[in-house]
Amino acid sequence: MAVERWTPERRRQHTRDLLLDAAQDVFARRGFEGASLEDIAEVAGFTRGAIYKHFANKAELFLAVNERFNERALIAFADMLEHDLAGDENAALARKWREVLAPERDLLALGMEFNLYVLRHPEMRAQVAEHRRRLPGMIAAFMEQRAATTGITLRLPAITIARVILAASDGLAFSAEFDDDDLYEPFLELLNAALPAD
Amino acid sequence: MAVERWTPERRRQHTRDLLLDAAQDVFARRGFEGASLEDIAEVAGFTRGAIYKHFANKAELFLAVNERFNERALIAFADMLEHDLAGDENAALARKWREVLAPERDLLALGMEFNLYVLRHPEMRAQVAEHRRRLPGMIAAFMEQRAATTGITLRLPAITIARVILAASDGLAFSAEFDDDDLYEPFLELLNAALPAD
DNA sequence: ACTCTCAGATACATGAGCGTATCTTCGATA
DNA sequence: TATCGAAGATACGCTCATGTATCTGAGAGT
Repeated sequence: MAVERWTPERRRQHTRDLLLDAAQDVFARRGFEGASLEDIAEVAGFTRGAIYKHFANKAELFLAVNERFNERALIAFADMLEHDLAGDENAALARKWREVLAPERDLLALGMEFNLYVLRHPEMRAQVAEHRRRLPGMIAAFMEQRAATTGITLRLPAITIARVILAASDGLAFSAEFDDDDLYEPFLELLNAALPAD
Repeated sequence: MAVERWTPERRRQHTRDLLLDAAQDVFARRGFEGASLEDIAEVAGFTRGAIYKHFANKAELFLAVNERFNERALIAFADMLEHDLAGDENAALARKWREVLAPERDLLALGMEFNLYVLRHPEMRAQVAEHRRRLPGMIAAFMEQRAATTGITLRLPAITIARVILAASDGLAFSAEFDDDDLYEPFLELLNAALPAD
């Protein structure tokens, strides 16, 4: 198909995206307080003026980065659940999981930074709650369908298990980066053993 | 026994402790970059001058806080493992675990902040590595002994399971604070089901 | 071709925080 | 009682970052 016309709105969106890219990069490396708008603008190839045309202040920029980040993670995860892991074994599954949820150290740091931010800013809980609801829902649906085709009964409600998996996920990712010690696979092995009710 | 004499060294240690208390408080609430030495000193009832008599700079203060914090957590955890949970059921165990490892929101935030810090400062990995080795070791020993008395064989090496548990722990704590959703208990239930080899 | 709007750059005011250098005061020792 | 040392307070310099206010230039519409 033909590429989008280069209209002014499109141009604006484009620089906005560039700014978000740069912001994601710098926030990930330096953290929210540690990152300076000056740095971000420079990485994007603009000046601070550009940032303030697009975002009210530093916090809004940070929020926007994370909104996009979460949205993308959600899509990637859904994609993985649908296509990739038809009949995979633990090892392959672990690898894919890791790739999707914690692709690299900087992104992991960004996620942790964001978690900290919302922990310290309870007024944003509502905004984040939706994302935190959708992800376990997807996993639960996937597990239920799996359980049905393989004919097992789950020991606990799928949604509960999904929440546990997601909660554990961050810690596993951190451990992988820090101790470089792959705990995804043992975790999945334990999980597999634990799921079927007696 | 008689209380310690009020010698100069003791006095110095005392204010050092007060400074660490205040620093822990402020770092937990504002984060490393967000906290100001001015605030910390004021909370402790001193001025910045006192801080610089005891610590070289902000980073060293932060490190000292976390050293003490980790040390205490280790002791509390060891204590719990030895005494409290002789024959407890999941519910009680979950509660105690939670109390020890994530007693309140601010402390959780502090731990996350520290994790982020070391993630971004690889040169400190050596310092932290020791703490990250001792904790799983303790848990592994506990589990092996448990397994022996109850006569089950573990599905995976105890140390691996211990690492998984600890990795998961942070995420569970966060979920508890944020979603206020207690996942410790379901996690333990799954774990119990998963541990015995077939 | 002309103007007008708006994206982005430049300039500015302000403040906060770190680290250092210099006091001051209080208790220990002689 | 006089001196000395060190804990902690005060004072200073300096950098850096945020937010706002103003300027400039390019492209869209007439």
